[in-house]
Amino acid sequence: MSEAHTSSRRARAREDKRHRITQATRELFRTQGFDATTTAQIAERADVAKGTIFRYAPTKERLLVLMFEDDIRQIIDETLQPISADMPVVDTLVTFFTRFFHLYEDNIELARRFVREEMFLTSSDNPLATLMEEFIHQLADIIRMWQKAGRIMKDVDALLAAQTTFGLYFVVLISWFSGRVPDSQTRDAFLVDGLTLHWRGLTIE
Amino acid sequence: MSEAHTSSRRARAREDKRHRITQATRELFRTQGFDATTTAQIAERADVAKGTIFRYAPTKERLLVLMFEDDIRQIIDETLQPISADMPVVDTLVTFFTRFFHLYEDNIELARRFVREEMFLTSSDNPLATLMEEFIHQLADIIRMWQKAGRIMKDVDALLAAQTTFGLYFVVLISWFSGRVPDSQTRDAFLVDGLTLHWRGLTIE
DNA sequence: TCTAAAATATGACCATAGTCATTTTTGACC
DNA sequence: GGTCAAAAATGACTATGGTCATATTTTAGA
Repeated sequence: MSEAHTSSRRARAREDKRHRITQATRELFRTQGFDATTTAQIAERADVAKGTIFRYAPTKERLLVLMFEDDIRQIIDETLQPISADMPVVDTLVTFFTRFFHLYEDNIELARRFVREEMFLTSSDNPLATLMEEFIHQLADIIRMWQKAGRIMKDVDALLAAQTTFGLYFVVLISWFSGRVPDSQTRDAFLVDGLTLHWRGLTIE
Repeated sequence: MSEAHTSSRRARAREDKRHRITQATRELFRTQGFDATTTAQIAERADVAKGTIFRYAPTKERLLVLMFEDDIRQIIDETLQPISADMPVVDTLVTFFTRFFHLYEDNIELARRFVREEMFLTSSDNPLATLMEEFIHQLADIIRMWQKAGRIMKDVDALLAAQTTFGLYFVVLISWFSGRVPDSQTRDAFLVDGLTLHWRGLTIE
């Protein structure tokens, strides 16, 4: 019964397995928490052998990256693409970053561990660009657009500004994860104030 | 032979033990690396039982915090205290942060793992202030001093500015640890440029 | 359709981080 | 210097993350 044996059969099988593992990870981490979930449980639920898990994620922590990756990419695409040149700089950045806060709010503990893993990936862990890098480069594109529209001073290095802006977001994120911010209002105000401070010398008018 | 039994005898013994553990940790992590060192080895070298280790650090990673704590405190004291109001803002900040780069340069891999641990400590891990918080508050004091001296605009919230400044430092640190910065010159230039960008709207003249 | 080698999956196995019931040490008080 | 409770230390023990030699599956080519 030889159906079309596309050369991507293996690729599809692999993709399917990755999806099952990601899904099992998500369900178990969400319901039981990271520590209480064993890799053996994940393997069983994904219907693969235990060793197989580690062909898709080199450590248990890296399973968190699999689990969050798609959501992050979606936020970047959905929120960054529709930004237009005539939108106010700081407000727009705040809206963007706040989307991440909402995603993470769903399970702060898992988010904390994911960010910890993701931020400290080395280039040897992940020769391709990390999510963070994509993020920053897309931010730089937006900043260039704003510059063309005359909202941001022309002499500002867009990539540098994207990196520093990310730094501000990150400080807020860490404060939040560490429990040093009492509630989400305070967290958001912190973000607004920080970005306002940073951008007040760089935006026009 | 009853010498003065101060009530701090226990405290001294505890301090001594902590010191031996810290020292053993430092030596073994430095020579063998984090992964290749077992907690049993550390216990043996510190001349305590294995279980004792975990009465001084709840996890192997937290041993890194013990190991770096003193050096960090020393840098904060030595570098922050002598700053005077008439020194240039950005240059002074750069000098300060660069001291940390030098400390971390000694063993980047250990430093990366330490920072990862330290930055994501939650308030339940560590009810007292973390090193990072001390750091930021002291930075805020310096900024207030500069404001009084008329070098920084009066309407800037000093604590906020300290936090955002720390964020910039942190972005550079992460880039460096992740191998996304080719050499220390580039790293330092990144820091200078970032701080210059951030402070250009906030400093006077 | 057969063959071979490359890719992938498997699970028995191991090293060790961290736990905890028990033992030892300490200091306060009489 | 004897008693007691609290604090600290201990190390046998366990759970599990991760490895790796072996087995299975896939694909390409003849």
